[in-house]
Amino acid sequence: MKKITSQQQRVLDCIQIYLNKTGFPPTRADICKELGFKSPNSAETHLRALEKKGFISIESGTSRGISIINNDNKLTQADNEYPVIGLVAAGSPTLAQENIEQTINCPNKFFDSGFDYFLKVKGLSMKDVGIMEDDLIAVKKTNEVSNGDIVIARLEDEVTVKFFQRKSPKIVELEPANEDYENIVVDLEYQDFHIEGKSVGLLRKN
Amino acid sequence: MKKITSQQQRVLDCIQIYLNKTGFPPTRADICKELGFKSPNSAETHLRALEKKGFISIESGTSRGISIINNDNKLTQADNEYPVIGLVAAGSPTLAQENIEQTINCPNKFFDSGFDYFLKVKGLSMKDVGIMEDDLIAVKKTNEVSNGDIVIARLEDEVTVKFFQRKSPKIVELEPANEDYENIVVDLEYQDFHIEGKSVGLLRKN
DNA sequence: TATTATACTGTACATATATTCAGTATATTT
DNA sequence: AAATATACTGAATATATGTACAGTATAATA
Repeated sequence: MKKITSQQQRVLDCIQIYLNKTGFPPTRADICKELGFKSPNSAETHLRALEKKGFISIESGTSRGISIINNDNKLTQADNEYPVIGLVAAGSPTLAQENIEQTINCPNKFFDSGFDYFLKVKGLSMKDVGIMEDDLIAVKKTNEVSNGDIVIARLEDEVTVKFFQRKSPKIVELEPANEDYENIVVDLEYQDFHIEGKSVGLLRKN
Repeated sequence: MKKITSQQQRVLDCIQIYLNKTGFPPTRADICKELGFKSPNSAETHLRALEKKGFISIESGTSRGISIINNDNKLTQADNEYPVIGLVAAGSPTLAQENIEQTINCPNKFFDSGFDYFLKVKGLSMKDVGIMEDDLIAVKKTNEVSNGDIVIARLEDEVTVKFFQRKSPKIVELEPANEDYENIVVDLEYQDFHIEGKSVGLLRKN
């Protein structure tokens, strides 16, 4: 993160304070009023500088389209906002902005080993171990998994949650916990396979 | 808080999701785009209804001037230590010190409606709805329960987790979610029965 | 039965707002 | 010495946006 000038800091603080107070970001005119500027261009140039330095993002052509970019310097807080990502049949569950349905505030060490995001479950392939539709799996991003771990894996374009079982150096088996589903045998030599992470816990709201 | 219609709930959810995604509230047009309305007035009337019912506030004449009113005051928003209580076969799960196995740090409003303690599950009587041995059920202490709720009930000296079903003014049925278990018919006139609370969520660590 | 709330489409318009252009001035960097 | 970044004023403008008005229709309520 680049260094910030004192005036730019004032503008950044102003945006945060305005957000806390009203629930929505200020306009250029609002910032001028708060900080005593007489021209909206004063706010504009500061905003552009803050955007260039990566402190905020500005949605072009959008009223109040300012959002503060969190570098997550929440050293004082143990909590964090964790994204909830939908398990889409085709395509990997990435942390891209458009895939984030909501965020959940949760202590960092909630699931003992720490985790990276929540994955919303589709289907019942793991129902016998109590993983039901729309449950939220706490996923720790890693590719170091052991036999018997519940993993989030991508096979070609499909993302699934299954038990992991290495059969041989080149063969991996993905095992469901539901007799209506078949084991998936993966040949690492010929198939595009990737471990997204493993389940370290589960959350359900009802 | 007054009751909300399903369409109004959709609009409220839409605002929250838009806020999470962009950092600022939606315009009327944005809401229309998200929910498929063809006139900005559709969003407008829903917003007015939500404002009238106290779910949101609208700043007049202000672009994107919508803010969601959360009735949970920031004072209780802080984290809390929640006790984990074992489901002992005999005796009610009380908050007495000797029954507390451990505590878990968790945001107050983690399970949307708020809750009082975690109950560690014994047995598999609710396995078909994904409640497994050693899972932690988030319990809200209440005796206002509806048919179909998952309740924590005490019958004589036994505490169980089951579906609640009122059959008649004096007959309540406790239904497991496991074909190996039988329904329990409770005659309120002759049996000592008490609702400890109901399940508002579930937590599993692995 | 009349009234109110819900749930929309569609048009129109005043104004709220982002954004550009034209300046002035000082400090910092190349 | 020239270029760039900072830090403003002031005016102009295209458009983004709230909001009113005119309808249609159904369900709930008094």
